[in-house]
Amino acid sequence: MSKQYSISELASEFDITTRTIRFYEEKALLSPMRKGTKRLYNQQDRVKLRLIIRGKRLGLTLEESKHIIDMYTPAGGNEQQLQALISQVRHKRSQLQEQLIDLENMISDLTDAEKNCMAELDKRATS
Amino acid sequence: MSKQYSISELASEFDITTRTIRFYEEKALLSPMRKGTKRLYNQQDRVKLRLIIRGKRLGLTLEESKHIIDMYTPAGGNEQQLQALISQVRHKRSQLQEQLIDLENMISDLTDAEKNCMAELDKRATS
DNA sequence: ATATTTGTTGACGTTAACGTAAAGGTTAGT
DNA sequence: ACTAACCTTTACGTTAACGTCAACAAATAT
Repeated sequence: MSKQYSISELASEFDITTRTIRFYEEKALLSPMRKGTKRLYNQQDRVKLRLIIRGKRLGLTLEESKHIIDMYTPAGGNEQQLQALISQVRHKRSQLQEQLIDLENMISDLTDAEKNCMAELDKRATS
Repeated sequence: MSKQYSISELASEFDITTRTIRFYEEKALLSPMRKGTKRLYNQQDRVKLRLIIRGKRLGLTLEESKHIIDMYTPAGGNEQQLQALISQVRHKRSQLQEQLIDLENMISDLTDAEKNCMAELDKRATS
């Protein structure tokens, strides 16, 4: 029996508000069970939340994260749909690989900037 | 003599609107010269714009991009300030390196998702 | 039994990053 | 001189992603 979570448990674990979690449900990124009137989250939901938050750190919109989440649930339909899903996955991955290049460039630019600063410091020390 | 650009030249080069460029100026990320009433941009400004747009692709806010731009202009002040600048650069770089890890993980997750899809397709082909 | 904690559903407010439109200035071509 | 293309400032509108507050239900502690 896999563990269940209340909304506030997940909120404090991921350091977000319950409002945020409900908002994600409103946007159809989550759909937890109910125990009476209250929401009950399982491991699946927890994984999805983790994906959403990682997506946010990378600058994805909730809509984009939603699509990515859908890509993880393969058991959808017929072969046409599976083929379409695969091409979506590949497209998204190539986007992310471009983003990876951007990131690497920005990191190396910052490394250059740091060297410049160090050089400036050196100049003043030897003056 | 390095080349100069009008606002619409830059706008079409970077595929953004003139409104966007003026907005960046309003937020103090750019400060072009004036020729009469009109704005004139130089290579420096062009580089900054490129940084801003790359930053946006990576999910940075304009405020964050502004700080990064400031990190590229080292000739600021005294040693204290230079030291502070260096530590800011290092901090930002370490943030970006965490983001790099996030990105790599997301890419490899998508690769897994693709394999799952392919496996599903295989199952239906051999049925 | 009562107080506290935790939950619920609206509904309105807020910020970043622009879009859009109004009303007009200035320069080049004809 | 006149039109067209480009530029200006000012101001209000828009969307995503929540924050905040009200008013109430349910469960738990004392």
